[in-house]
Amino acid sequence: MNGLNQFAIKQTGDAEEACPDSQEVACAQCKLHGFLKFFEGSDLLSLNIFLSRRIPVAKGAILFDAVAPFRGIYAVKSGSFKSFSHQDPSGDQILGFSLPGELIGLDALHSSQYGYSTVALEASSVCWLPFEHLDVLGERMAFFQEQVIRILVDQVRHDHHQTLLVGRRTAEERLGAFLLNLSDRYRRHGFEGEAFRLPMLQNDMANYLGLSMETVSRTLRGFREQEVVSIQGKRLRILNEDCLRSIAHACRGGGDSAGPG
Amino acid sequence: MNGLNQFAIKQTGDAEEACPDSQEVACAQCKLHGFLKFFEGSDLLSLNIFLSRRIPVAKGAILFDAVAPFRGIYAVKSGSFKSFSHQDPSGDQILGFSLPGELIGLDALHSSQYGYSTVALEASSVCWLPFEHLDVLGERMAFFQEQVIRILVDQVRHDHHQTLLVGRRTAEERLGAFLLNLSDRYRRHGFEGEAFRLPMLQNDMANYLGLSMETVSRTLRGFREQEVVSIQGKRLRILNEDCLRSIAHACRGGGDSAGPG
DNA sequence: CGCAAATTTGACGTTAGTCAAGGTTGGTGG
DNA sequence: CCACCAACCTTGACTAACGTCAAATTTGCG
Repeated sequence: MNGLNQFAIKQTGDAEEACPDSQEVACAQCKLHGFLKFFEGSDLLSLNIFLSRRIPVAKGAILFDAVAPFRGIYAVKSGSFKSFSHQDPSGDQILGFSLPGELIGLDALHSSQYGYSTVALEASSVCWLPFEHLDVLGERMAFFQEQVIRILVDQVRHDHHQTLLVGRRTAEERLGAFLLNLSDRYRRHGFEGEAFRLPMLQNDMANYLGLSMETVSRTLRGFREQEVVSIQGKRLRILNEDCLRSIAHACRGGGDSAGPG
Repeated sequence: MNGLNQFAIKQTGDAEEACPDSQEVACAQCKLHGFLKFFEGSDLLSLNIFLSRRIPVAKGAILFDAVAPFRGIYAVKSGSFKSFSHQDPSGDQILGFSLPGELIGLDALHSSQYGYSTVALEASSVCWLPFEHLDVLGERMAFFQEQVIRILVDQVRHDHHQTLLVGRRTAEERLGAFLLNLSDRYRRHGFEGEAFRLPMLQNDMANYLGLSMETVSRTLRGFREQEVVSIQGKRLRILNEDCLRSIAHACRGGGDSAGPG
């Protein structure tokens, strides 16, 4: 899986790519970046044809629903999203949250439909890479696929972590690991890891972690009382990361990436 | 060398009769098959060079451990395996079980090490596709990668189900879904779905499902008393699939997952 | 400022984990 | 073929964790 020739990576200080708004992820920090470099260097035109940049999505708006035909993948530019399946008579099940710099929809590849729905948790924006155009890329397909594989492998590993996380752990461990996971993901995409927004409802966290809303509330209170974190509205600050880490797992390495895709 | 019914214990039938002990999967039913067809037609020699067929693995033998360098993927030909990570101070965590026809190690692609260990649950055999040879395949790479992607996407979807399965469900739901999942997987690879072996220990099931061993035991007893299944030794027969299905998805659709890879 | 949504808090019940002991099974060697 | 032993599984009693229900309080948006 190597020895494939590299296209020149254009390192620009494009105004477009700079981050005027600190809530946006820089293009260079986005997971989509790995895909884009294959467009650059030889045919910039195709990049602009294929990639739609910075599409606004209003809070509560549906990016796609479960039965929408697969139209390609999205990268979160700013804001955040939750993805959920609603095949459940007793209510929706949240599959994951997507933060700036992360991809949505990759796991619907080769499917006719996404299979889950994705909604903006706040005013957000995305970049869109429509896949039906990609087969015209011919020779670059292999490079492209290598990227896809790399990210899917990441995803599988993350999901294993998630499975470990949700199975048989106490509320404190789940929530602690969840907060550390968010912290890592923000940091990885160029944001501050110690202080960040919790864009989702406690209800959503509860759903995602397999807990009740009340338990989430009580557990967060516990964290506050132990002065492990401080919370003001939707803003969270990690005051004692070591402690949080030891609560989260008697010792496991921080979780990896994202929601679906 | 297969299916010798060495356990020809002729009891009052039930779970034993239609459930031969250890069978090989037919090549055409194996997930590796999709990969292999790209070798065919032009150069059958390379197939034999690259693919090692039917390597025996003794019960309890380690197929690879977590820090072994990535050497390619395996397909279970006969028998079964469990994969587990042991980064957890509180003990190993089982990531999944692999049945005949399923792949192991695919999610270590592009990694230097497997990252988890895999052990044979019984006398088994595998086919081995060493990946370091694959980059000589040139043009076929794209097709190959497409297969990889297809399976990884599958995997991600299953893992989502698994996460849903383990989070916030009762012991009955988890175990019911687990049994149905095994049934589906056996059936998919050409075996009988109503009667099959449970190759793993109850302890392993418990670990995998995030339950205690005692709860698994009690829950299985419940299933037996409700005449939903019959169990004799390691053989299981589903007596009332509808009932099992309604136990399993007390609220949700969907089964659960395949093993890693 | 007001209302609806979100969160917090308390009381109580249920599920499944833990501890401990007893029973079964299957593999091995005599 | 049988006896034995070490895993493995089963069962019971007890308990901690967490879900549920209900009501009070806070938040935040228009």
